[in-house]
Amino acid sequence: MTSPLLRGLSRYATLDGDDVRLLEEQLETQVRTYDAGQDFIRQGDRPMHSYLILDGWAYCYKTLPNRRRQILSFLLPGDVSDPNICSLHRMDHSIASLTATTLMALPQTLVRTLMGGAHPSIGKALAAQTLAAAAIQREWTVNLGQRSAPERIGHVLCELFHRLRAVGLTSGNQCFLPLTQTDLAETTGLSLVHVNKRLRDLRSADLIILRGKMLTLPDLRALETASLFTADYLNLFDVADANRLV
Amino acid sequence: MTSPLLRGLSRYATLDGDDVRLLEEQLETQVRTYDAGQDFIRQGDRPMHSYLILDGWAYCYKTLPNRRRQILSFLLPGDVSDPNICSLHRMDHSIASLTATTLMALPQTLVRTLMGGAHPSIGKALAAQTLAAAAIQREWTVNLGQRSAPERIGHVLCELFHRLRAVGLTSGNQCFLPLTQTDLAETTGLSLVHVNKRLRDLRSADLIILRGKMLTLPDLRALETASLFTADYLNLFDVADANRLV
DNA sequence: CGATTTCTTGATTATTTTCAACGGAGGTGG
DNA sequence: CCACCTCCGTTGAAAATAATCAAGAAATCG
Repeated sequence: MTSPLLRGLSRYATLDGDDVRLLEEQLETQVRTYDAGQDFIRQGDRPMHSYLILDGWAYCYKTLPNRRRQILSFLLPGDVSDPNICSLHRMDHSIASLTATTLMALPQTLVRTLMGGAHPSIGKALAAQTLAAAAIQREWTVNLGQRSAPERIGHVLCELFHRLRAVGLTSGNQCFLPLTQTDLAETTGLSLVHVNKRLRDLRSADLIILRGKMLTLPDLRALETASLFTADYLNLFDVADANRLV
Repeated sequence: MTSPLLRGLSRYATLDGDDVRLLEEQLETQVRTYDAGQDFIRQGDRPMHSYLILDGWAYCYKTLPNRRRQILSFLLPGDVSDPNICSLHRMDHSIASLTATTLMALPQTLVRTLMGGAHPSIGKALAAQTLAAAAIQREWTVNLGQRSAPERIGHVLCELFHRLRAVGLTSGNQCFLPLTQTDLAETTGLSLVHVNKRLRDLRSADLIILRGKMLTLPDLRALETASLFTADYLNLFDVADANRLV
């Protein structure tokens, strides 16, 4: 059974019956749904929950005094926002839904219990996700610092495709991509207009097909090469492995 | 007593006699010294230790296939490299000394013990540092994505000054800054030449004085404003607070 | 269908990189 | 002690890249 609930956590550790029962209990009281474009929590707020995304896309972002925004990371189905963040007094960033989203809120106390040793498998899964998120954040630093505009854009698309595939949300060489070009601009640190023009280049080089909200990568390898992308930092199992674990 | 050993960890949790004893025991066998410019561990290696910097500056970096480099973070005296990283099979980045460095290596097994609940204070301190490092990494993402060249450079300088002050390594408005302009370029994602010219601007605006390896900030507030810097993401106590804890 | 958001394009301006060259500081060996 | 070398900082000029401005087309949503 690959329920959306287990998809994320069972990737990184094998959950037993007890673990699953605990999570399903939480499910009853802590499930929330959001429309697209709503903040779960804002920069400056006191964090009380961590969020396990069950369905939909979310993202973390930071706003500067000059009103510019930087998207810091994407949370895909199965991803958890940093569980340790509850130790901070105030959020240094905001978390919001990109599409309509269903999530499970993990109260601070529960997270502490889980990380503290009750249900070690869940704790292990949370720690592993935190580690993976840190590696991604490092790669984004490299992306913004060292890659050219087309490389940056391609890199983001490659990463998202790999991550989506790891949770079974691709079909063949295509996937759903709910990002607007403005979102892509705020992800890559480029202007909207520039993103548009480099996307056009990627299209005419037959590296991507992007129509509506559907992304097709006719030649993933080629896009990876063009974007200086290597998947190793993601620490992902591929689909086959993931299925084996369930 | 503010020994270099305790400086880093006692910032985030109160250590008792037992804790200190454990660390001093480690000290005997696990202290290492490096000349400037040596790798502690390289991208691709299997991580076996976490590193607590006792003296000197270190940094994390990533190298791209095209030989470009991005500096990901600085490790100042008292800082610990990510303790959880030992759970990964391979390093996704390298860690190296920027100056001559003394550090204490924390073996994987010890880290696991500490994070597992023996010596909860040390565990708490390690977790807090990890959290702080993650917040810094996020801010660097913003820095590279959204700030102009002079803002980026100024922001890095402000951050380093604040962090150095928090561990007592500033005197008045000045501090030691062992970075070459090439290092700054690899930190900010700018070309060496451009860094040089924007530094010149910052100098002639009287925002920085940089001679030899000595940095003076005649008006920290002004530099912060010019660089869109706010210290909140650092989650630092200031000097007074830090002393209160010792 | 009307309103709004998103995408697209061209033209202009600004920023940043690259190329090339030179000076000084510090270290090494003859 | 001096010659030489390497690393680091500095500068100017040209080329490339990206941002901004402005406007219109296409898609989406109630």
